Amino acid sequence: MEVLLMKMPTPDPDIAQPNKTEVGRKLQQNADLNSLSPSHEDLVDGKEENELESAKAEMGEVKEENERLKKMLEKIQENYKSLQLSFSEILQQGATKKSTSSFVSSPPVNVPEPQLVSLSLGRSTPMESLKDGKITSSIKSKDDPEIVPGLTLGLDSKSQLSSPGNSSEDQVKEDGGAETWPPSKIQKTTTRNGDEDQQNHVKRARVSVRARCDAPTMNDGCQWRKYGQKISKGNPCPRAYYRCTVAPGCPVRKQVQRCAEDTSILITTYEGNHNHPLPVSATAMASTTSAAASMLLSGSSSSQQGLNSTATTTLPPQLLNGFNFNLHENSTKQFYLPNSTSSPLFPTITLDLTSSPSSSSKYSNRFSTNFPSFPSTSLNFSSSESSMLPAVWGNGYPGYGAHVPYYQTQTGNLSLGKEPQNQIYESFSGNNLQGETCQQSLTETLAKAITSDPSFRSVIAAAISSMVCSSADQKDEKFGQNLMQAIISQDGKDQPSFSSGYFNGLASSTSQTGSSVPQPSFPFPIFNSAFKPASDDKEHKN
DNA sequence: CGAATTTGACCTGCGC
DNA sequence: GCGCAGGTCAAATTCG
Repeated sequence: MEVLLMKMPTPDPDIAQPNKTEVGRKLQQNADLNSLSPSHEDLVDGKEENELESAKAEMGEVKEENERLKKMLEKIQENYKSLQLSFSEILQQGATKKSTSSFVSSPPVNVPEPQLVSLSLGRSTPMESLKDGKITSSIKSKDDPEIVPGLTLGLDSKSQLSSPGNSSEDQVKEDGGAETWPPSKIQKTTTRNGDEDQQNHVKRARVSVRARCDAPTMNDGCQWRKYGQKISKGNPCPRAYYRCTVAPGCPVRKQVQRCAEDTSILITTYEGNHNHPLPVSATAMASTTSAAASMLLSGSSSSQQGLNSTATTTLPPQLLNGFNFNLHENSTKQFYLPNSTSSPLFPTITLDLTSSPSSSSKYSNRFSTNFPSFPSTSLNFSSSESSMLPAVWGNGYPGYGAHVPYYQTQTGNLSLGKEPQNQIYESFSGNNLQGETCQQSLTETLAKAITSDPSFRSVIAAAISSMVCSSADQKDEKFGQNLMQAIISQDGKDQPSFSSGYFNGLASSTSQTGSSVPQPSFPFPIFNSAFKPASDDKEHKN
């Protein structure tokens, strides 16, 4: 996303013809061929004709490609223009709002260039940009999400209740990869101002993975050390706390708890991002959670109007292509979910990999009924019917793509239907009960649905790669490859973007089991830094 | 014997 | 201010 956005602000006429140089070069080659040909006329007449024809064909292809790129660039330029327009509008509205609002926390707005705003997504975002994005986009995105694609920045939380202020020290301390730990210490040193609260929330976005697992913990390839265990209220099953021990000082932690209703379901909640190279076996899950968290973070916006209640996050239409995801945050206990390992205080995205319709659908339903403001975005890989895909992806509301009012949508359910979910679960559990026919149709269905958005594709691909890598089963692998191939091909057809390389990387990595493979380059800025190929010689106990 | 796990104590935030 | 709950620490214990 960032890559794409980075390119947007510079609608250079030269860039508008990215392939011109290549076309020119090929034309020149053809010209060279023509100029050379007379001297060899007698000898290579037939050969020359063949070459000419092939060159013409090649030129035709290049022209087509160029046309395609032109169209794409036009789209981008249009988006950029609308972004610029809406951003200026947002700035105006934000300024108005700020002057009238009594509780909105915002330091003097350092109005960034539009380009900077476009880049200010995700955790690596400079705080100033985050602040601006948070304040302005939320206001606008609710009114007219169509006009603000890609401008939904930052995470909302209690910041709306806090007082203005800034702490450059903490900013410095918490900026970048130098994450301090433990969070409690951070909390100790930080004051209750909006920036820090927001920063903490941004940093502490969580990814919760629900999966069926008999083992005490899910094997995600990483090395964990248990440092605590608690019985949480409402769930007889103890919650275990783990920290990553791959590298000393790694801030990543995870909580593991069994679902009270279905103890075969293991809820693993990840928090933080690794500050070290990961073992190959760990990158799958890391990329999954990273992608999900990044999606959550980069796509979040805030509701300034909500009074100590929920903040609605709707990913920009550009990002989700009409799929509405709602991230709910709150600061009160009223949204406490007994069975969830996620804290109501922090934005949580849930990857539901469970297969039991009884448990997962019930779970989802509960989100929307008993817990109308549960602070969660749920990627539900579970029991919905495949045919329902579009509807479910649109938060279960018919006519996906329409902007669903925030008060109606409680949970962003991203359902891959029962079949994929089963497949996914089988991958985790090491069983495979699904036939290849099923996989094939699944592949097609998924590919169709996924093509619509690059970021979304990334999340799905990461999840899939996780499943594939987690499994030693060949069928799973084949399934994953099929699926990703479908994605890749669609991707290339529609809009060449960063995800092509990403998926290719994934596809190649999944095709070679056990060997050291190229690490996927994550399309999310916040997770790129530390993810480099690492030796997998440290295998783990989990 | 070193590393990992267990478990009770402690800290912090929040609601009343 | 008090109590509750989530989260973390660190000494004690267990394990390989």
